[in-house]
Amino acid sequence: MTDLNTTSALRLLQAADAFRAGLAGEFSAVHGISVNEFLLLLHLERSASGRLPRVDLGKRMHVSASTITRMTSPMEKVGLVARDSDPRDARLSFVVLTDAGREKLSEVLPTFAKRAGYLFADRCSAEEVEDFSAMLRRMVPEAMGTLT
Amino acid sequence: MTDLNTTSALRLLQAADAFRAGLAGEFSAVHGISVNEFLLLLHLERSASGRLPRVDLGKRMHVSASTITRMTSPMEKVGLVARDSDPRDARLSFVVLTDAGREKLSEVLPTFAKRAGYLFADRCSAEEVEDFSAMLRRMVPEAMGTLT
DNA sequence: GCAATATACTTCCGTATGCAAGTAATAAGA
DNA sequence: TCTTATTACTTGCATACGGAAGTATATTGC
Repeated sequence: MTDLNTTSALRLLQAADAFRAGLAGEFSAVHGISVNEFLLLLHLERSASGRLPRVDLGKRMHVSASTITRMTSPMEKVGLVARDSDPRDARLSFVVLTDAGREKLSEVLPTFAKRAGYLFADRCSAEEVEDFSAMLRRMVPEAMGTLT
Repeated sequence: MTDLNTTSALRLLQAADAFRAGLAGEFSAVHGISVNEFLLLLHLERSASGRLPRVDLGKRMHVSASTITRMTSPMEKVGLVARDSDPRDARLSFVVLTDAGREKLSEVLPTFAKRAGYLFADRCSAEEVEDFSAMLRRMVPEAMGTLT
């Protein structure tokens, strides 16, 4: 009836939504942080220099530039990220991961890992997860900074 | 450094976000519908009787009951869904897929299928997609109506 | 070198969403 | 039966987001 690609893509959306929903609840309750804030910190950590222009962050996270502006504002106040400018191009304003931001990330990552464990545990072998992971890797457009 | 489960879960989120973002743009431009509205129609179509209580829809879509109330309101006005009540339990108000809703779905599904094709084409063999799909299937909690 | 264009960011406004509170109706317990 | 608890839904309020418009800076074309 429905072709394989369609079915697979629907399942991809469903599985990701389910995982994200569970994650959001625990992140909010335990760490006082949203999933998107977590991903923002992670993108910074995984970048070469621990800092990224706002526009790049937006593309990597699939959100608009204005969202980055608003997300970072409270995070700056709390000290998770800082702001840095480029002497060569005064338009750019980098979002920089602070020590407090790295610390926060090190607290949140185990929670993420735990939930990621639940997602695959008792359902998939390590080999299956390897293949699964490799396929997903191919689906994320190169252009946008891969996070993994 | 980072364990396999964590990496895989991160890629799952990234891939789904990327796919959904692309989908949202085309759905909005071509069909004047949001991804969530599409999924709502699809959940109704895939249900046994083409209608679901609002609470069930919310659980299946990982959104709150109030979101269902507000999503369906404009969709009723446009005629994509209708409202039905249960004579046995006056609390329930079903969301019903109308003929216009099925029609709309038949217009939008090919667009979805096309994008799903892009997602896997030239990247994965049919066998790989089969395995991938089966794994995702296992990750979606049984309880919440599987859509596929 | 200067106008025209493009880029990076911010702010404003409309829309979407979750949560808490409120209403209505059913179910459960005495 | 009647009181209490639970369930389904709706509404009000606060938050998060995208898109358009505005500002500042950089780049391109001539």
